[in-house]
Amino acid sequence: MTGALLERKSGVALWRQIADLIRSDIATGSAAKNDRLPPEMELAGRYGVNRHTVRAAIAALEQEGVLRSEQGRGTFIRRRKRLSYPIAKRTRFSAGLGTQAGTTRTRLLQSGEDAASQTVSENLDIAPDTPVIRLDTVSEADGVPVSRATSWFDANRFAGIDKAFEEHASITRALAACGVTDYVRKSTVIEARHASTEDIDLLRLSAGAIVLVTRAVNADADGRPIQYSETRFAADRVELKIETD
Amino acid sequence: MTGALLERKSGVALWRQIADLIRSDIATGSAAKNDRLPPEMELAGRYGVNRHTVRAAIAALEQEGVLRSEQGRGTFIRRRKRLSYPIAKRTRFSAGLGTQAGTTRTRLLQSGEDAASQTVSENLDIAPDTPVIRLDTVSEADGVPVSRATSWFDANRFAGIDKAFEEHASITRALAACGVTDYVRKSTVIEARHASTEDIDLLRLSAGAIVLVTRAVNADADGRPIQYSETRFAADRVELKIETD
DNA sequence: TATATTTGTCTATTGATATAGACAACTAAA
DNA sequence: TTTAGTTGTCTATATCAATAGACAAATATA
Repeated sequence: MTGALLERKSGVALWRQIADLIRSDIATGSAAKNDRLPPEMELAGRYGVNRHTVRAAIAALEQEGVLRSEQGRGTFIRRRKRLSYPIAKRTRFSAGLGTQAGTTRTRLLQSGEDAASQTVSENLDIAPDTPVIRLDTVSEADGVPVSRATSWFDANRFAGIDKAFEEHASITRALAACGVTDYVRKSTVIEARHASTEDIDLLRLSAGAIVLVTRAVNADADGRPIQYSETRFAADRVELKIETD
Repeated sequence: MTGALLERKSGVALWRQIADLIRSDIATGSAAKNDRLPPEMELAGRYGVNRHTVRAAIAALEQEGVLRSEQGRGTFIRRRKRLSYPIAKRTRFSAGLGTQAGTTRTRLLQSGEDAASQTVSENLDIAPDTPVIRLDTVSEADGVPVSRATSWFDANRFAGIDKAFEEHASITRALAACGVTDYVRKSTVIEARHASTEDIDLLRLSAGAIVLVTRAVNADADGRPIQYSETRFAADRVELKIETD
């Protein structure tokens, strides 16, 4: 550990900075050998703040479900490591997480038909304002939301993919039902942002949390774009692993 | 725009949330058609806060060099769009940014010899505690810091690469001087975090800023790992573009 | 059963954050 | 020159954030 001190009057409360540090330490596994957090007094000393400030941080993480305090015993860790989400030629949600999670699920929030925006039409290589089908989904691993995505498909080519998704609860299988037996990741752009209120709601995050945003194009065997999607990952629950071959 | 409202008593001051929103709007280009920000009263209405709160946000961004206020005239944007940093089989800093920046530079902060940690030895595929050379660098585009990296090399195979870097000011050329004429990106893991105080200092960020962290392995023509590096990008200045073929 | 350790609760005080209103200073346009 | 629109500065008040100290309540252990 280096001297990762806190910043005062930065517009971010000390208790939130401490909460973020502890959460991140837990995610990377560098928090504690056992499942127990050091006593409040020791943490207060380590961060150079009052015990009550540490308590505010712990209370926030307790609210999030990351910690659990027991009077007289100590404060204990509930969650553990980040999931590693692979991005490669063949990127699929459930298969990608492999053995890291017991159960994975992608559920549909909403679907609809839009006219393709500038961005969507460019990425799908179709004319602007062409009708496209939009799917808003949330993916969970072991019941914890991991990512939310909006995907667009050419409505001419993939009519009924929304119905297919409702039936199969999987993009891969919905595409298969539309005759696309294989597809590959063509491009992925990644950025990071503070979570929006919608992210916080849907991914069950806390205020000030971070999301990793990917904008990706999948193409069929002929190299034609079939899907453009924008996905927001909870950055404290996943890391993205790029496979470059 | 959806209802991206603010959160009260979240531990993040309203003025900072507003500053982050404005900064991000500027980065994505969705801030204003011209270079002028709406009047303070209008922004206050839009965010549902007092004018003084908006002023605090503007003052912070002025301090950062993102905005410039002129009494009687208005508040103006000193625009800077996000750079798109490509990650592919052949990933090199200067070449990657291409025409997006006028000048690029990577300078050495520090170098030294360590015993390989668990992580480093695993990624370089060498025995733990083998001596490794570490290079701490900061990369700039047009004089603005974009990323900072720590790279490790097997000290047996790459003796003197620290000297070579000092001479050539480029990892690619320093490797060439050590007999590696070509190398490819083997794996890249990406996550996002709040900037540490060291990040804030070296990348000239503001409190609460986000960094994209990549952990990457480069390998030579025979597929042997030659370099492991951890890089921290200023998330408000760059996006990472993954090329999957 | 004592005793030390640890979390929980209370009171009090100070500084940072946010709201409210008024008016000065400056700019651009009528 | 006048006016409307905009940023800059000031005072005042209420709430949140952080510090400080004291003691209660629960747990583990000597």
